[in-house]
Amino acid sequence: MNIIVSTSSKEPIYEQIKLQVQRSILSGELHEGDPLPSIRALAKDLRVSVITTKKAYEKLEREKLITSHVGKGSFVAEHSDKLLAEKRRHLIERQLYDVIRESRKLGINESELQEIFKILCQEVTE
Amino acid sequence: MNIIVSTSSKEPIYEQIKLQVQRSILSGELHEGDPLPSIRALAKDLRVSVITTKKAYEKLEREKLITSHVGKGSFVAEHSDKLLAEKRRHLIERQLYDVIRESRKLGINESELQEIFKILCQEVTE
Amino acid sequence: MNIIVSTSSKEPIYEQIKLQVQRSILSGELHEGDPLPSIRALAKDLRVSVITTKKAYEKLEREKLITSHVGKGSFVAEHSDKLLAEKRRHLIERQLYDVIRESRKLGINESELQEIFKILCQEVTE
Amino acid sequence: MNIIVSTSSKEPIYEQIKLQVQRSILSGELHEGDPLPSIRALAKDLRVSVITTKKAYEKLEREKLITSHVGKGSFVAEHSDKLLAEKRRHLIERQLYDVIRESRKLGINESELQEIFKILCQEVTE
DNA sequence: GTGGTCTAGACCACG
DNA sequence: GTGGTCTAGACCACT
Repeated sequence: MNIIVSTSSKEPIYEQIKLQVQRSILSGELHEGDPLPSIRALAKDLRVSVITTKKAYEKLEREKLITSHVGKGSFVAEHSDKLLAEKRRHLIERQLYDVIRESRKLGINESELQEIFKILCQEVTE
Repeated sequence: MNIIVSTSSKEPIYEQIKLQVQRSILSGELHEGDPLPSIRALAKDLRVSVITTKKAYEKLEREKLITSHVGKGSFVAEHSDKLLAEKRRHLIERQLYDVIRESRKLGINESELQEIFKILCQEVTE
Repeated sequence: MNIIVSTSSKEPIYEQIKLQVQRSILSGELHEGDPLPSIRALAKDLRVSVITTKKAYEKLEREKLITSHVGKGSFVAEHSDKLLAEKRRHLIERQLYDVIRESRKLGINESELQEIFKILCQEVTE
Repeated sequence: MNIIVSTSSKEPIYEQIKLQVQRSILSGELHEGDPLPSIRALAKDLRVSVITTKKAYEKLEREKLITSHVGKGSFVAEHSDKLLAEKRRHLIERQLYDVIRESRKLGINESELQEIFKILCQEVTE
């Protein structure tokens, strides 16, 4: 798992970390029980404060994606593949829904939106 | 043009106002030269600080969507329909692009994404 | 609302604060929309770090008991009286359940437990 | 005596062990002089560190519930049945007292609390 | 003024 | 070693 943070981004650093770890878990790159880097090691690695990495891990723990144990470290939480797939889908559905609604509000008709979608899908795939 | 702001939203109030005015212009609801509510009247109407509405209008002016003249008020800026259509499209393209990339990162394959897209388009249309 | 914290307690300070604010809300002492002391003012008042009061407020916000807005402050969240009563009851049910189960595990029979309960109820009421 | 520990619990493992041994003694399941599993055997059995089981036994020894002799092992300490009964009762009284006080602070009246108590007693008994 | 983020240290409990 | 709590500052965005 490679984590990259940008201090110039408007997005909080802890949020950037959280999102990237979440992605690695949801995509299946990380598996149940896999150890995560310690908050201190990660902080050192990313050159950010320990509190920042801790905050990211706290958020992940609240969402039941990881578990942390004093004296042992942090690990990918138990989960069923089905649950993971649901979470993945939910995440994208919500984002996609917002874009579609916004396009409607802007007066973009359905066929134009579908055209844009097709073109972008190809671009990303290439 | 109806503007609604939520103080409980995590989005800054001035950003909420800015987005809704921008939408009304890009969608064609407002036309070139149409007068906008005065900064003070809008602030009173929305029960927010004058500073907040001022900030929203300043942002809109910087993006050349509106023009403000002391003593006269604010108006929808001149623009060609073509330019407007481009702006609309760019806005959506960028958002849609981000969602598609995110779905790839999560390991959602293209056919599943297209399925989600179809379903959501119907939902929104209904 | 009077908040008292003990630095010598084993309970984290932020948890002590959180519990006392929660109590004031659940008991009806504080009402919907009532302003809470700012995290800075409370920190100064209790002579603890701003981060400590912030953490307490964050927890309360996550449990939808309060809402915080940048530039405005923190307030008791909207809630129905019914919901509040449910939360109160839930809180006590859970604690009481644990005690009753523990007493069973220790081999205390039901009549003895009921006797203890009666006596303690009187004590507390007096 | 069956001991079960959960690494995901927020309660320290040594505390979990201590509580369960204590329970077995206070409930009368274990008698004066009964041998306890050795620190090492228990550690192996529970798959925890020897340091952890040692800490649990040390706590129990400090509370005079067990005695340890180098080279011989650990045993349930001498005690009168009367003393045991008192300890049991004190333990529960204290916990129950806290719950009753908390319910008062939340504004739950005595009759509601008694109703909750009755219902829960039945649930646990079933 | 407010809350939100972040830093660079510290001490503690757990294993 | 680990994570959990806490401090005493800082800067920023919002109102």
